Formats: sequence, structure tokens, C-alpha cells
Amino acid sequence: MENKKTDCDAINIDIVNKVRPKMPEMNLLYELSDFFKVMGDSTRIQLLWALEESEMCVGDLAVLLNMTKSAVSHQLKVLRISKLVRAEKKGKNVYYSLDDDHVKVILEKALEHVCE
Amino acid sequence: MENKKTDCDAINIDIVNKVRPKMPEMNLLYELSDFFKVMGDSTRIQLLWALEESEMCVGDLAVLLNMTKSAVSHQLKVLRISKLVRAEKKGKNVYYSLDDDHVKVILEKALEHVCE
DNA sequence: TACACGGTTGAACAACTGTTCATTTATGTT
DNA sequence: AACATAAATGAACAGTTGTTCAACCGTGTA
Repeated sequence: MENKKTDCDAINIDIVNKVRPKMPEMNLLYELSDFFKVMGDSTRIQLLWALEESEMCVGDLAVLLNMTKSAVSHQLKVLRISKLVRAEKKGKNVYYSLDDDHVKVILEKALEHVCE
Repeated sequence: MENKKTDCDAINIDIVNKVRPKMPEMNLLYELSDFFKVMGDSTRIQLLWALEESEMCVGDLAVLLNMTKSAVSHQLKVLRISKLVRAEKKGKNVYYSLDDDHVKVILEKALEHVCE
């Protein structure tokens, strides 16, 4: 039996029972919210936005965002782990580029939402 | 003159100058990342998902998510402030429903991304 | 080979976030 | 009018997050 944490009984038990089977797996839920968590930071949004225009190396991104290389590198790592950007070493520098087509679409949709 | 925080010079100044004018206003950036921040929590995703199926009152949502009414109410408030859900009092209860069409689309796109 | 430089890393710290708990408000019901 | 119940609220607490700082690694170049 599932562990109870609620502090009340259902008011419309029929609605609850109708909706329950439609709820996604907990696993999927966490993946979804983790994805949005990654997008939920203005620095990372800036990085994604910039990389949508052109692949760039860490130093140039730092200048563009007016941040330290370290801070940028930390956030690029988050994006890399989330498979949103890809790194490629070219000579002295590491060039980053977008690694996912969905991101552009989602950013656009979110923009529509925010701008309405 | 803008306050310098960077700890380095641009490597490809031409790329930086090409991308800079394409960057969004800081204001828009914050609105965007704030939106994603709201989506970046598994409880709130569950609430949105449930409300996509049916409008529901706080108590039923608490039972469905196996959480206290208080915790659910706090998160519904966040969603309300972000204009993602709407509250309507009916008799003894407060019924919540989705207040934004974009959310469904964005959730679907994010799902595609996560499931690929 | 030694150096300079681009990038990465880990620890530390302050700021923020989500749940819990106790209390309060509002309203339908008796 | 008094009570029971649905929901909201605020303070508090633990856990998480983003930037800074200092140190480090790796490699192209002198």
C-alpha cells in the first residue's frame, strides 16, 4: 500500500480516479522538470541564444555575456551534461554549438508565451 | 562605459560583434528564464499535467499527488502568479484550471525532447 | 623545453526554493 | 449563531544553485 502523505480525503473521488491513470511516470516527470530547470537560468538562456547564432568559444562567450570564463565554463558544463550543447576542440580553443533541434522550437514557443 | 566583469579579451572579435546585436533585451531574458523556472519543478509539472485533464480543487489535487493541501496550495499560488492557472470558487471549493494555451504545446515539445 | 594562454575544476559562500507546521481566513451547513 | 471544513498564509528549516576565487591541466608556439 502506498504511503500516505495527504492530510485530507478526496472531494470528488471520481475526478481523481479519472485523472490518475493519465498522470505520467515519476521518472518522466523528473526528466521533464530537470530539463526545464536547466532552461530556467538567464545565463544559460543567453548561452543557448548566442549559440543559435554561431558556434563560439568560451572566451568569446565570456566577453559577449560580460562574465568570467569560469562562470561561463561552469554553465556550459551544465548544458553539455544535459546534451543541449556540444564541445569541439579546434586548435587552442574549445568551440561550443547547439546539440539539439528541440531547443530552438521550445525557446520560440516560450517567447510567444512570454510576449503575449 | 559598461562595467567590465570579464577576465579575458575576445578571441574572435568579429563573431562577438556579429552575435551581440542578435541578443535579446535583458528584460525579455529574465521573463523567459522565470517562465522556465516555474516549469522546472516536478510538483508544478504534475499540477499542470493534471489540470490539463480536468479542472480540480485543491483537496483533490492533494490526494492525487499524495501531498498536503498546504504544499499544493503554495505551488498553485506560484502557478497563479505566473498566469499559468486560474482559480474559481465554486461552493465550498476552489477549482483550478489551466489559464494558458502555450503551456500544453511547450509541455508536448519538451516531452519530445526528453523522450528522444 | 618552457611558457603563455584557453579552459576546466573544486571548494566556499550567499541567495534562493520547496515542504512542513501551526495558524488564520472564509464560507457553507447545521 | 456556532461549527466544521477548504484553502491560504507566514515563518522556519534543509537542500539546492550560481558565482567567485584560486589552483590546475593541456596544448600550441616561441
